[in-house]
Amino acid sequence: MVLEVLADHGELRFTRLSELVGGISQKMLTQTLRHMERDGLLVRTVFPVVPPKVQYRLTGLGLSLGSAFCGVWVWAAENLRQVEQARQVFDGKAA
Amino acid sequence: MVLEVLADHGELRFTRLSELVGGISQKMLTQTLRHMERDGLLVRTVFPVVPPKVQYRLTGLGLSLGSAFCGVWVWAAENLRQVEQARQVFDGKAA
DNA sequence: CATCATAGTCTCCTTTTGGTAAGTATAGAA
DNA sequence: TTCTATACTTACCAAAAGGAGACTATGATG
Repeated sequence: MVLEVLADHGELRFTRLSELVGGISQKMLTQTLRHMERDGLLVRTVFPVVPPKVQYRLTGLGLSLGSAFCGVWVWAAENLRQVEQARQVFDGKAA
Repeated sequence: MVLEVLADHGELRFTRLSELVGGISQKMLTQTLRHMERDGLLVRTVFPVVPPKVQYRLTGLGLSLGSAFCGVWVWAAENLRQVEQARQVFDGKAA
Protein backbone atom coordinates (compact mmCIF):
# COMPACT_ATOMS: atom_id res chain seq x y z
CA MET A 1 0.00 0.00 0.00
CA VAL A 2 2.78 2.42 0.94
CA LEU A 3 4.55 1.54 -2.27
CA GLU A 4 1.44 2.25 -4.28
CA VAL A 5 0.50 5.48 -2.51
CA LEU A 6 4.00 6.90 -2.72
CA ALA A 7 4.35 5.89 -6.35
CA ASP A 8 1.12 7.77 -7.06
CA HIS A 9 1.78 10.89 -5.01
CA GLY A 10 5.52 11.31 -5.20
CA GLU A 11 6.34 12.85 -1.87
CA LEU A 12 4.23 12.75 1.27
CA ARG A 13 4.31 13.59 4.94
CA PHE A 14 3.46 11.11 7.66
CA THR A 15 -0.12 12.13 8.39
CA ARG A 16 -1.12 12.39 4.74
CA LEU A 17 0.45 9.02 4.08
CA SER A 18 -1.52 7.43 6.89
CA GLU A 19 -4.75 8.92 5.52
CA LEU A 20 -4.06 7.64 2.03
CA VAL A 21 -3.02 4.18 3.12
CA GLY A 22 -5.94 3.93 5.52
CA GLY A 23 -6.64 1.37 8.22
CA ILE A 24 -3.10 1.41 9.54
CA SER A 25 -2.02 2.36 13.04
CA GLN A 26 0.67 4.96 13.66
CA LYS A 27 2.88 2.26 15.07
CA MET A 28 2.62 0.01 12.04
CA LEU A 29 3.09 2.85 9.59
CA THR A 30 6.21 4.05 11.40
CA GLN A 31 7.56 0.53 11.52
CA THR A 32 6.81 -0.13 7.86
CA LEU A 33 8.43 3.14 6.80
CA ARG A 34 11.55 2.40 8.83
CA HIS A 35 11.87 -1.04 7.30
CA MET A 36 11.42 0.37 3.83
CA GLU A 37 14.00 3.04 4.53
CA ARG A 38 16.40 0.41 5.82
CA ASP A 39 15.87 -1.63 2.66
CA GLY A 40 16.64 1.41 0.53
CA LEU A 41 13.12 1.59 -0.89
CA LEU A 42 12.46 5.14 0.25
CA VAL A 43 14.21 8.18 1.67
CA ARG A 44 13.09 9.94 4.80
CA THR A 45 13.77 13.65 5.00
CA VAL A 46 13.45 15.29 8.38
CA PHE A 47 13.01 19.05 8.59
CA PRO A 48 14.18 20.27 11.99
CA VAL A 49 11.16 22.47 12.64
CA VAL A 50 8.39 22.60 15.19
CA PRO A 51 5.99 20.95 14.81
CA PRO A 52 8.00 18.15 13.18
CA LYS A 53 7.97 17.73 9.43
CA VAL A 54 9.11 14.55 7.72
CA GLN A 55 8.78 13.70 4.07
CA TYR A 56 8.85 10.31 2.42
CA ARG A 57 9.77 9.62 -1.18
CA LEU A 58 10.46 6.39 -3.05
CA THR A 59 13.96 5.74 -4.34
CA GLY A 60 14.60 4.24 -7.76
CA LEU A 61 14.73 0.87 -6.05
CA GLY A 62 11.36 1.49 -4.41
CA LEU A 63 9.81 2.61 -7.68
CA SER A 64 11.10 -0.50 -9.41
CA LEU A 65 9.63 -2.74 -6.73
CA GLY A 66 6.33 -0.92 -7.16
CA SER A 67 6.45 -1.68 -10.86
CA ALA A 68 7.28 -5.30 -10.15
CA PHE A 69 4.19 -5.51 -7.95
CA CYS A 70 2.02 -4.01 -10.64
CA GLY A 71 1.52 -7.44 -12.13
CA VAL A 72 0.06 -8.68 -8.88
CA TRP A 73 -2.19 -5.65 -8.44
CA VAL A 74 -3.50 -6.01 -11.96
CA TRP A 75 -4.06 -9.72 -11.39
CA ALA A 76 -5.98 -8.97 -8.21
CA ALA A 77 -8.17 -6.40 -9.91
CA GLU A 78 -8.87 -8.74 -12.80
CA ASN A 79 -9.45 -11.91 -10.81
CA LEU A 80 -10.96 -10.86 -7.51
CA ARG A 81 -14.40 -11.86 -8.66
CA GLN A 82 -13.24 -15.28 -9.77
CA VAL A 83 -11.56 -15.90 -6.42
CA GLU A 84 -14.71 -14.86 -4.58
CA GLN A 85 -16.77 -17.23 -6.68
CA ALA A 86 -14.34 -20.07 -6.07
CA ARG A 87 -14.66 -19.42 -2.34
CA GLN A 88 -18.43 -19.54 -2.46
CA VAL A 89 -18.33 -22.83 -4.32
CA PHE A 90 -15.79 -24.24 -1.87
CA ASP A 91 -17.67 -23.06 1.21
CA GLY A 92 -20.93 -24.35 -0.20
CA LYS A 93 -19.38 -27.76 -0.69
CA ALA A 94 -17.95 -27.78 2.81
CA ALA A 95 -21.32 -26.89 4.42
CA MET B 1 6.72 -20.83 -2.88
CA VAL B 2 3.91 -23.31 -3.51
CA LEU B 3 2.92 -21.32 -6.54
CA GLU B 4 6.45 -21.43 -7.87
CA VAL B 5 7.07 -25.10 -7.14
CA LEU B 6 3.78 -26.21 -8.65
CA ALA B 7 4.27 -24.01 -11.69
CA ASP B 8 7.65 -25.67 -12.21
CA HIS B 9 6.65 -29.27 -11.56
CA GLY B 10 3.10 -29.44 -12.78
CA GLU B 11 1.55 -31.99 -10.46
CA LEU B 12 2.85 -33.06 -7.08
CA ARG B 13 1.93 -35.11 -4.04
CA PHE B 14 2.01 -33.76 -0.52
CA THR B 15 5.35 -35.11 0.64
CA ARG B 16 7.21 -34.15 -2.53
CA LEU B 17 5.68 -30.68 -2.34
CA SER B 18 6.85 -30.22 1.21
CA GLU B 19 10.38 -31.30 0.23
CA LEU B 20 10.50 -28.88 -2.66
CA VAL B 21 9.07 -25.96 -0.73
CA GLY B 22 11.35 -26.69 2.23
CA GLY B 23 11.24 -25.26 5.72
CA ILE B 24 7.50 -25.58 6.06
CA SER B 25 5.68 -27.64 8.67
CA GLN B 26 3.01 -30.17 7.71
CA LYS B 27 0.43 -28.04 9.39
CA MET B 28 1.30 -24.90 7.47
CA LEU B 29 1.55 -26.70 4.15
CA THR B 30 -1.85 -28.30 4.62
CA GLN B 31 -3.35 -24.97 5.62
CA THR B 32 -1.76 -23.14 2.71
CA LEU B 33 -2.93 -25.75 0.23
CA ARG B 34 -6.48 -25.62 1.57
CA HIS B 35 -6.58 -21.85 1.29
CA MET B 36 -5.26 -22.00 -2.23
CA GLU B 37 -7.80 -24.64 -3.12
CA ARG B 38 -10.55 -22.50 -1.62
CA ASP B 39 -9.38 -19.53 -3.68
CA GLY B 40 -9.47 -21.62 -6.82
CA LEU B 41 -5.72 -21.46 -7.33
CA LEU B 42 -5.21 -25.21 -7.36
CA VAL B 43 -7.10 -28.48 -7.50
CA ARG B 44 -6.70 -31.23 -5.00
CA THR B 45 -7.27 -34.74 -6.25
CA VAL B 46 -7.70 -37.47 -3.67
CA PHE B 47 -7.18 -41.08 -4.69
CA PRO B 48 -9.07 -43.38 -2.29
CA VAL B 49 -6.20 -45.77 -1.79
CA VAL B 50 -4.10 -46.93 1.12
CA PRO B 51 -1.74 -45.35 1.92
CA PRO B 52 -3.40 -42.07 0.95
CA LYS B 53 -2.51 -40.37 -2.30
CA VAL B 54 -3.34 -36.76 -3.00
CA GLN B 55 -2.20 -34.72 -5.95
CA TYR B 56 -2.01 -30.97 -6.30
CA ARG B 57 -2.07 -29.05 -9.54
CA LEU B 58 -2.43 -25.34 -10.30
CA THR B 59 -5.53 -24.12 -12.09
CA GLY B 60 -5.40 -21.52 -14.84
CA LEU B 61 -6.08 -18.94 -12.15
CA GLY B 62 -3.17 -20.22 -10.08
CA LEU B 63 -0.86 -20.24 -13.06
CA SER B 64 -1.82 -16.68 -13.90
CA LEU B 65 -1.12 -15.55 -10.33
CA GLY B 66 2.24 -17.25 -10.57
CA SER B 67 2.99 -15.28 -13.70
CA ALA B 68 1.87 -12.08 -12.03
CA PHE B 69 4.33 -12.75 -9.22
CA CYS B 70 7.15 -13.34 -11.68
CA GLY B 71 7.84 -9.62 -11.74
CA VAL B 72 8.43 -9.64 -8.00
CA TRP B 73 10.64 -12.74 -8.11
CA VAL B 74 12.72 -11.25 -10.88
CA TRP B 75 12.96 -7.98 -8.97
CA ALA B 76 14.11 -9.83 -5.86
CA ALA B 77 16.76 -11.76 -7.76
CA GLU B 78 18.03 -8.62 -9.44
CA ASN B 79 17.97 -6.34 -6.42
CA LEU B 80 18.69 -8.52 -3.42
CA ARG B 81 22.28 -7.32 -3.30
CA GLN B 82 21.26 -3.70 -3.41
CA VAL B 83 18.81 -4.19 -0.55
CA GLU B 84 21.48 -5.92 1.51
CA GLN B 85 23.86 -3.06 0.90
CA ALA B 86 21.23 -0.51 1.86
CA ARG B 87 20.69 -2.40 5.09
CA GLN B 88 24.37 -2.40 5.92
CA VAL B 89 24.56 1.33 5.34
CA PHE B 90 21.46 1.93 7.44
CA ASP B 91 22.59 -0.31 10.28
CA GLY B 92 26.03 1.23 10.22
CA LYS B 93 24.49 4.66 10.57
CA ALA B 94 22.27 3.53 13.42
CA ALA B 95 25.18 2.00 15.37
C1' DC C 1 1.99 -60.48 14.12
C1' DA C 2 4.51 -56.19 13.78
C1' DT C 3 5.83 -52.59 10.77
C1' DC C 4 5.61 -49.20 7.17
C1' DA C 5 3.78 -45.62 4.20
C1' DT C 6 0.80 -41.28 3.28
C1' DA C 7 -1.63 -37.32 4.25
C1' DG C 8 -3.28 -35.60 7.21
C1' DT C 9 -5.60 -33.92 12.25
C1' DC C 10 -5.31 -32.53 17.07
C1' DT C 11 -3.44 -30.59 21.19
C1' DC C 12 -0.29 -27.82 23.45
C1' DC C 13 2.82 -24.21 23.67
C1' DT C 14 5.74 -20.27 22.35
C1' DT C 15 6.51 -16.42 19.38
C1' DT C 16 5.02 -12.79 16.70
C1' DT C 17 1.87 -9.39 15.30
C1' DG C 18 -0.36 -5.37 15.80
C1' DG C 19 -3.72 -2.38 18.19
C1' DT C 20 -4.65 1.26 21.92
C1' DA C 21 -3.43 4.68 24.80
C1' DA C 22 -0.32 7.65 26.88
C1' DG C 23 3.83 10.36 26.77
C1' DT C 24 7.37 13.83 24.31
C1' DA C 25 9.16 18.17 22.44
C1' DT C 26 8.34 23.00 21.34
C1' DA C 27 7.04 27.01 18.51
C1' DG C 28 3.23 29.62 17.60
C1' DA C 29 -1.78 30.82 18.18
C1' DA C 30 -5.76 32.20 21.11
C1' DT D 1 -1.24 30.64 30.16
C1' DT D 2 -3.18 27.05 27.92
C1' DC D 3 -3.92 24.69 23.64
C1' DT D 4 -2.63 22.85 19.11
C1' DA D 5 -0.08 20.58 15.61
C1' DT D 6 3.34 16.77 14.08
C1' DA D 7 5.78 12.66 14.10
C1' DC D 8 6.89 9.89 16.59
C1' DT D 9 8.20 6.28 21.03
C1' DT D 10 7.03 3.35 24.78
C1' DA D 11 4.36 0.15 27.58
C1' DC D 12 0.87 -2.91 27.78
C1' DC D 13 -2.22 -6.34 26.12
C1' DA D 14 -5.07 -9.55 23.21
C1' DA D 15 -5.17 -12.26 19.24
C1' DA D 16 -3.17 -14.84 15.70
C1' DA D 17 0.53 -17.48 13.69
C1' DG D 18 2.89 -21.36 13.53
C1' DG D 19 6.03 -25.18 15.31
C1' DA D 20 6.54 -29.94 17.69
C1' DG D 21 4.99 -34.12 18.45
C1' DA D 22 1.48 -37.56 19.11
C1' DC D 23 -2.27 -39.83 16.90
C1' DT D 24 -5.27 -41.94 12.87
C1' DA D 25 -6.68 -45.32 9.14
C1' DT D 26 -5.57 -49.48 6.57
C1' DG D 27 -3.71 -52.35 3.01
C1' DA D 28 0.68 -54.34 1.77
C1' DT D 29 4.94 -56.38 3.27
C1' DG D 30 8.40 -59.24 5.95
